[in-house]
Amino acid sequence: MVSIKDIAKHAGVSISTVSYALNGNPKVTEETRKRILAVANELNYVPNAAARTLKKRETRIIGTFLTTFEGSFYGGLLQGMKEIMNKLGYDLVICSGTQSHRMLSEGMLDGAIILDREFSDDELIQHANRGHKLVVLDRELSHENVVQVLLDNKAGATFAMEYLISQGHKKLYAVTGPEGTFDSEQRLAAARQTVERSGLNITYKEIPGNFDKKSGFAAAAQIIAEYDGPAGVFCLNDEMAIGMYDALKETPYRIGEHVHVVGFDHIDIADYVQPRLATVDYSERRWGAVAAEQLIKLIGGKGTAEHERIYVSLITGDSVRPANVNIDG
Amino acid sequence: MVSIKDIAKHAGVSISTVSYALNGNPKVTEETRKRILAVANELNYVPNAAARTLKKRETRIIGTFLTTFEGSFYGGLLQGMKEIMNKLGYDLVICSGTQSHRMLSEGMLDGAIILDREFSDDELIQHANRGHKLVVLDRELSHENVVQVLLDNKAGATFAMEYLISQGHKKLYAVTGPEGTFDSEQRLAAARQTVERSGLNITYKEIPGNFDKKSGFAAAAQIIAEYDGPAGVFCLNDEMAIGMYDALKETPYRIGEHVHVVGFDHIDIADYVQPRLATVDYSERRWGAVAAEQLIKLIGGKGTAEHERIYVSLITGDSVRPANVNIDG
DNA sequence: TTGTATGCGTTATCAG
DNA sequence: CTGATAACGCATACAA
Repeated sequence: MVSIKDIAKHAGVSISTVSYALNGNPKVTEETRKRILAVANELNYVPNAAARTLKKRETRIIGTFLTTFEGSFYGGLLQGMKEIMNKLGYDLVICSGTQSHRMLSEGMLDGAIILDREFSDDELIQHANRGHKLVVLDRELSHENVVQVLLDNKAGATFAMEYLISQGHKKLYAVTGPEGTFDSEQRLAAARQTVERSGLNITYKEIPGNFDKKSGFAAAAQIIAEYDGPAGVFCLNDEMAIGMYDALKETPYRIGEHVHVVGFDHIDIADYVQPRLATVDYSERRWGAVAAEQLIKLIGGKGTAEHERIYVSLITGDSVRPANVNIDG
Repeated sequence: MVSIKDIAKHAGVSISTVSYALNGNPKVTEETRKRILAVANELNYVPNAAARTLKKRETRIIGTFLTTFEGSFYGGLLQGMKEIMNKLGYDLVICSGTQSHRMLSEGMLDGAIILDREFSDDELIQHANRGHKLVVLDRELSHENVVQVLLDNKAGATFAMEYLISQGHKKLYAVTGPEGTFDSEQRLAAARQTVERSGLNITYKEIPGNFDKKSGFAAAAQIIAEYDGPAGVFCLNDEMAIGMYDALKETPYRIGEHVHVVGFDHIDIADYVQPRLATVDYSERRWGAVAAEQLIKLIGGKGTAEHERIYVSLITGDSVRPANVNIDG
C-alpha cells in the first residue's frame, strides 16, 4: 500500500505538505501541488478511508436500514435518497439484518435512515444518545438527534375507506399488518374512524394480516366463508391485496364484483392485475429525497431539521365497483 | 467517546490487557476478563471500526454494486448473498453510483460483487491489481483476484427460441438489450444460433432495445407496423416484454394470438399479466449465495474459488401459443 | 510556503 | 499473566 509518506519521499517534501496538497489547502504553492499530484498519480496512490475517518471522525457515508432486501417497494425510495446524498457529497449504502447494526454504533456511518422494524425504539434511542443522527421512516420517536419523515397513513386509509363507502359498500373488512407496526396501527385507526364518522349502518370487521401475500390469501378464505353479498376490503398494503387476487382466482368469486379491494402502496403489479387494483399512491422518490435532506441537515447541525409528512393520494381501479350494480345482468 | 484507554483506567489495568480481554485472548484470566467486560459494559463502550480497520486492514464488510436501486429484480439475489455472508461473519452493504466506487479503492470493503455496467473492465482490473477481491456477475473477466458467477444465458436463450420454434413460429424477432452488455450479447448469440441450427425457413430479425419497459413498447410498434401474420418475439428480458404488453393493449393485436412473446428473468409481474408471460427462470437466491460463497473463498485464500454457472429453465405461458391455430375460429 | 510533532483508537510485539 | 510501546495512515496546530 502506498501512503502519503511514500509520496513525500518521492516528491522530496514532507508528509504534511503532501496532505495539504492533496486536500487543496492553499498553504501550498500551485506548482508543488501539481508536482505532488503527479507523483501521487504515478504511484497509484489511494487515500485510506480508515485513517481519514479515525482522524476526522466522519465517513461521509449514510446507511439506510431495511428489514429485508426482498419485496420490491423500495427502489424509488432509495434512488430518491441517493440522488440527494450524492449531490451533497455523501455516499449511501443499504444494510439489512441485525448483524449490520454494528456499522452504526462503530462509527462507520455518519447517520442512518431507518425503515426496519428489527430496530427497537430502545436501540434507536441508545444510538441517538451516543450522538448518532437518525431519520425514522417507520415510527414516531422523539429525540434531538432523530427526525421523523412519515407517510400520511391516516389520510391514505381515510381515502381508501371513503372510496369503498362512496361506492355503496356496507360490509367492510380491513386486512391488517403485523400487530404493533406503526403503519398498520395508523391505517387501522383511521379506517375505524372513517367507518364511525360515516354515520351509516356499516358492518366492519378486521382480519389480522402480515403485510405479505400469504396473509392476503388467507384473509380471502375467511371473507369467502362468510360471503353473503358484496364485500369491500381495505388491504393495508398492496401485497396482501395481490394475495387476495390469487386466492379468488381459485374460486367463483370475482374481484370488483363480489369482493371489492383497495390496497396501499401502488406497487408495480397493481397496474397489471385484472381488474386493476385501486390503491393509495405516494411518491417513493420524494419520500427518500425528503428523508435524505433532513438527515443531512441534522448532521450539518445547520438549519433545523424538522419532522415531515409525505402526502398520499387515491388511485381508483376496477377492483372497486358500486355495490348495488348487478353485473350478472 | 469511550475507548479502551478509559476502560483500562477504570479497571485498573493496562490497555493491552483490555484489548486482550475484549478479543477473548486466552492470555488473560477469566476473572479479570469478566471484570473488564463489566466495566466496558458499564461505560457503554463501543469499539471504533476505523481504528480496528486501520490496524487489521480488514473491515469484514462486503459491498454489492448495482447500477440502480430501481427495478426490482434483485431482492432474492441480495437476500441470498446476505444469508451466506452473515453466516460467515461478514456484513453486506449495497452500493450504487460511480461516486460510491471509492469505497472499494479506499479499503472500506474486503471485497465486492459487481452487477453494474458503470464499472468498466479496466476499472475492475485496476481494483483487482491493487489486491481487491471481486466477483463479477455481469461479464467475463480473467484475473487471479476475480471470479465469475454467471447466468447460463446461452441455455436460456436457446430454450426461449426453441420454444417459439416448436410452436410453429416462422417469423421471429429478438428485442435486444443495450449494445455491448454481456447478457444481451450472449442471449443474442444463442438466439441466432438456434435459428440457424433449426434448419427451417425462418425469418429472424433483431430490434434494438434497452432492457427497459419503454424499449419494449417501442419494439411493439415496429412489429405491428410490419405485421403480416403471427410473430414470435423473444424479449431479452421481462421488463421489455411487459412494455410490449402495454403497447399491444392499445391496439387490436393480442399477445398469444398475433404476437407471441417470451421473456427472460421471471420477474414478479410475469405471473400476473394476461396472458401469463412465458419466460426464462433461475434462482436469484442461489445466484446470490454462490456469488457470496466464491467471494469469501477468494478472500480467505483457502480453497480455490472457481468460476460458476447458474442454471436456468423455461417457464411456459399463454403468451406463446401455436402459430397455426386460428383462434378467431 | 514548508516541515515537525502529535494524536485519533486499535492491535500486537516484546519484555517483565 | 500483565504492562509498555510501537505501529497503522492521515490531518493539523505550531514552529520555522
